[in-house]
Amino acid sequence: MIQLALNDAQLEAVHHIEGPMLVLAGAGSGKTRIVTARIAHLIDIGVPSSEILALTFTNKAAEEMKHRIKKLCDQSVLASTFHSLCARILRESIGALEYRTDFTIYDEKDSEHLLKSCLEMLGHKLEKGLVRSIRSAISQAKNDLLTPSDYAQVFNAPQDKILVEAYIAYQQKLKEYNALDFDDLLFLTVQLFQKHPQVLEIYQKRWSFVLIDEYQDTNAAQYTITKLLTETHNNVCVVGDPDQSIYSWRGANINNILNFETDFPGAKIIKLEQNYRSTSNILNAANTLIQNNSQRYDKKLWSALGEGEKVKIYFAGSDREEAQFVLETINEHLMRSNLTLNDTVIFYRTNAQSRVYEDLLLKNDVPYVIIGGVSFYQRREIKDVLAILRLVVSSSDFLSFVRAINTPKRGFGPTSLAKLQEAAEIQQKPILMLCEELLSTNPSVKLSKRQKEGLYEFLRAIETLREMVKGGSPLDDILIEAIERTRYLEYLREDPDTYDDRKENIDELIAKASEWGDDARIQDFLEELSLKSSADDVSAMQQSVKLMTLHNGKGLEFDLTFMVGMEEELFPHVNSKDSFEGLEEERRLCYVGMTRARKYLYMTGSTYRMLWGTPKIMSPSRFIGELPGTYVTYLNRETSQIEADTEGFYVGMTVTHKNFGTGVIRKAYSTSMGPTYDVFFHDDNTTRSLVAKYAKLTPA
DNA sequence: CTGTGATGTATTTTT
DNA sequence: TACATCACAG
Repeated sequence: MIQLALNDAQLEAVHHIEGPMLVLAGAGSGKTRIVTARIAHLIDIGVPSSEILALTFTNKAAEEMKHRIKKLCDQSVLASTFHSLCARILRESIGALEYRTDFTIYDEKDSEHLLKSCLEMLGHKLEKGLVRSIRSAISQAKNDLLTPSDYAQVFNAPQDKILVEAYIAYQQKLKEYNALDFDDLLFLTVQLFQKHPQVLEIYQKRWSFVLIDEYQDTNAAQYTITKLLTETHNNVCVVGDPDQSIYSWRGANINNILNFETDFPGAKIIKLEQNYRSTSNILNAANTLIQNNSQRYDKKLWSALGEGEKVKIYFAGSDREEAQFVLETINEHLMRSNLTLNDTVIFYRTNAQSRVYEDLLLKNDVPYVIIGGVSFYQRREIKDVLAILRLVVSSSDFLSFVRAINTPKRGFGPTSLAKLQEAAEIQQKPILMLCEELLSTNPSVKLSKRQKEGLYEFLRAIETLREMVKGGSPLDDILIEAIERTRYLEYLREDPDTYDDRKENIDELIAKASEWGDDARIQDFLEELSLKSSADDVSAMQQSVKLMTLHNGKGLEFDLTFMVGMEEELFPHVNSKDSFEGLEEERRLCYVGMTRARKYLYMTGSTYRMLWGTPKIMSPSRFIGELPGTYVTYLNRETSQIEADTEGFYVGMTVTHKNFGTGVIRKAYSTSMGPTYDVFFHDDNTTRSLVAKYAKLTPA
């Protein structure tokens, strides 16, 4: 029997075995513990571990769960995201839907490119945000399980015509290219299950206990998969917290969790309200905030960890100064409290905000790791190389063809490519087969000498790679061959500024490939890479501050937590603050951030910030105003004035200015224009604020 | 028709 | 800042 210290509610959840169960797990209520303990308990009473399926929202969470269960009872269970589970199922069974099992998976960028070309083909003018808005409409449709024809029925106004047309064309192209986008993974799985009950049955039998984490973030497609997978045995346990629902923009439907009781009759409901993470000043502040939301399930989290410190609020004059404050505060804590860099996190609303912190931490030799952000796998050089591999696997993938054929340039511009695409479409041939024929028997598209030569060399490279795959060569060898034969490094060398970085990334990719061992399948490698974000990288565990968006913070906890950029327009974000639902979701996001903190929570902002290249005056986030004085302290700007990077200048120093004469530095600080000094000049007894890089002060 | 360089413009959150 | 689009030269 598993021995763990659990409270009554937790024990009840752990010991529940058959039938549906909903665990409403407030932030920090020991959710992960009970989830893993329950699985361990199931195994303990004799459920074969292979019959247990745990679904999570991120790869990281899945890894974590697997790891914990392994540690707890030395057994492996299938823990995966919905998307990778579906990819797995489809690789086995998509044949029933008349798709091929060697499909490639398109990420968001890929699908945007594809959609763009569809719209061009349809003869639409591409206004600024059009492609993106249509893409998100299509994504929404798929998440809501609407096929193009369903969609046409729901949206039949004249202005929706373009959406329907685009959706149809887009799906057609995906199929032609033998590719699925992220949403297809879910949607096609639903279609597969609904159209082929005998296939569904296989999976219903395979997993007799299903557990879903972060249930508040599931969308209609995920809900349907859950329902279908479990309808025979009804052994479904979902865990979540409506207050932490932060993905509605991606189709998540909070009603899935709110309606669980009616959707799964006889469900057992358990509420976990004791928080084991945060001290009560922090927790109460967060509770007060979230109570301003009208659409919620009331619950009251409490903590037995004592009052602790109040939430600290600080507003700086500029974004750099704000970052300086954060840095100083971190240093202070490292010295004063018994904390390490690993206990420290900096949360921001948008990825773009990370830059200031990167610069500053780098300059001060503070190790940091950015979680999320521009994914390693989305880097251009990585996608370029992977495009070659994709082509090796799937010869219809035109999108990858376009990418690969021009790195390095082989003389195929937009017009030539359009011709190729058209020919492939008319002749119903995979693009690579068409190209092969163009060079021999069937020159249906005219090519220049340069194009012919380039194409020939390219096709031979692909051929060699195919042979290697067939012959069972190790992944890294294939990768290296791909890079050499396409002369990719020479192409990279054309831009010497970025060469070193990119080369390094390529090497890292090769290293990853070699980790996969000798009998790894290239498809599995590609699949894992497309479904992985950089947030999943469990990077070198040296001591480091973590930097991430608030969305990436879900499920984590840190002793020392900073939420930066607490300003209107930034957080709540401009695009959300004008809609009621949008604003409530922003507030939930703020709640998620605050409840990550164990002991120290700092919420900071700046009154002045460079935004999109131009300076902007900011005002404090309304969320700050919603926190009652009992739980927060405002830090005075004067008392925590941070010295700017003075490059040899310091307060009290006598300096000379060529127009104003000599003076004394009264204050040194940083603005968006760089180091700035307030200098008191003796000549006219006047204090002036001077920006270092313009004023050209010299030591007197 | 391609490739390059410049100019302008749009930036939420992620599987 | 980064990216896409555009204009122009080869």
